[in-house]
Amino acid sequence: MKEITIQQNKVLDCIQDYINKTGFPPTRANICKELGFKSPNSAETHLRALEKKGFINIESGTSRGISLVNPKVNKNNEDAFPIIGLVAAGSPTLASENIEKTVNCSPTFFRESFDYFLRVKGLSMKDAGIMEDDLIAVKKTQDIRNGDIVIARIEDEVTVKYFERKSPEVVHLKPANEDFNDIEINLKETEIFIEGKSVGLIREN
Amino acid sequence: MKEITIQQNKVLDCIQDYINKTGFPPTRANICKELGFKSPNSAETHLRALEKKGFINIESGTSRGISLVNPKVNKNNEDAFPIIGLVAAGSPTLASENIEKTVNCSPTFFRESFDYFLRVKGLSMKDAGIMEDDLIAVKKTQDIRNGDIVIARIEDEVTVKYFERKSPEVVHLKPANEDFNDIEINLKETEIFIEGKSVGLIREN
DNA sequence: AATAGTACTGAATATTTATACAGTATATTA
DNA sequence: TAATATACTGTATAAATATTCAGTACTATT
Repeated sequence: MKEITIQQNKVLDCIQDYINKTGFPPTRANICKELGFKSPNSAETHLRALEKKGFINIESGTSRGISLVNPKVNKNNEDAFPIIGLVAAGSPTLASENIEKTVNCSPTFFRESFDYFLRVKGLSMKDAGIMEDDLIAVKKTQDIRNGDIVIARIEDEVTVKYFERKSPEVVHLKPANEDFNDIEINLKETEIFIEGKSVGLIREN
Repeated sequence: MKEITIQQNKVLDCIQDYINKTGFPPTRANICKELGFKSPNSAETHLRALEKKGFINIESGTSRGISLVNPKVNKNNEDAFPIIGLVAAGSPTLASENIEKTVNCSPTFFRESFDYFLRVKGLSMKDAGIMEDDLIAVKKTQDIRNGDIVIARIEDEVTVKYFERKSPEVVHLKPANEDFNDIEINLKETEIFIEGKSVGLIREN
């Protein structure tokens, strides 16, 4: 198999992304729009080159008749997600010094997309089935609803709790363990930063 | 989600097969040829019914713009693991009728290899952080040690418990929930089959 | 008895799409 | 120096395709 050029690789990635996103391959026009080409023939020639080099098959006379030859090229299907362990005070969560290791896993593994895994310390969410050393799939978002399990940062300490907004100024962070107490936060007095919410969990026995 | 009819299910299977075979969804005409319809409108009406019932999405004005809501991945994919739901009495665990759906995941995702996921029913292992609807990664093995979480079948009922061998003839299956009682099994009286053991867990929030 | 859903045939049509043709330009190879 | 591959724009068009309309027939529900 001949070498692929940078542009051809962009087209190949574009096809992969399009399939992952929509479930079906793109048209020439779709590729043009995605990569900024102004003529469908730009896509066409790249496709012919990719076919010649064995990266794709093109079903002649068929709309969207592009198929990827090497299904392992589906690496967009398997991304590496970092596991965040102890988060140093003040440092950005995803800073490399906080990354324990990475896990290969599909971005669509859980019902919602997510950004990283957080390794759980302590048993404050025990009754929600979240145990020490479990990996919580964290989605970085500010779109939090009451009852969501949130990853919150209060004065440089990271904690995982149920979220409940009592009033515009008062937020409760509730553990799922009777040995722990609710944390009541008055936003006028105490600063709180919501890192995101839990969208899933993995336990390595 | 409403019930699917026999014909609609044939169309759904046809779409799945077509995608697995070609890499892209079929046209109305393709479906007609495959299923012996003589008018593209036969396919069209089935597709609209399937969309209405939530099995597929149709991108309007787009050729081959069909995408499956719950796509089953090619069985040749080494990284597709079945989720086993309710296991019918007497039927082999991995029989296709027991497969709820499949999950894409690396075989080496957990520390030990595994064979399938079991969807948990009930809260008998609550204090071990195993909640209802969690997915347990099950390794089919007879190599069980005391303290392992096993998937056991006792008289056609499947249960997840801690395993403890008291003597060559007596086995205890211990729940992790004080509302449940230990199950003591005398192997001379009661037959027990160990399906395997838990090597990990996934929770889809 | 009327309504709605399923399950088709058959034909018509507007839109989508692949694909060919005509160019321009640059870099690499023989 | 000529040939070849890459990397595009721009236009045109035949073929592929979605989608609508007009029917027929059966079944289940109200």
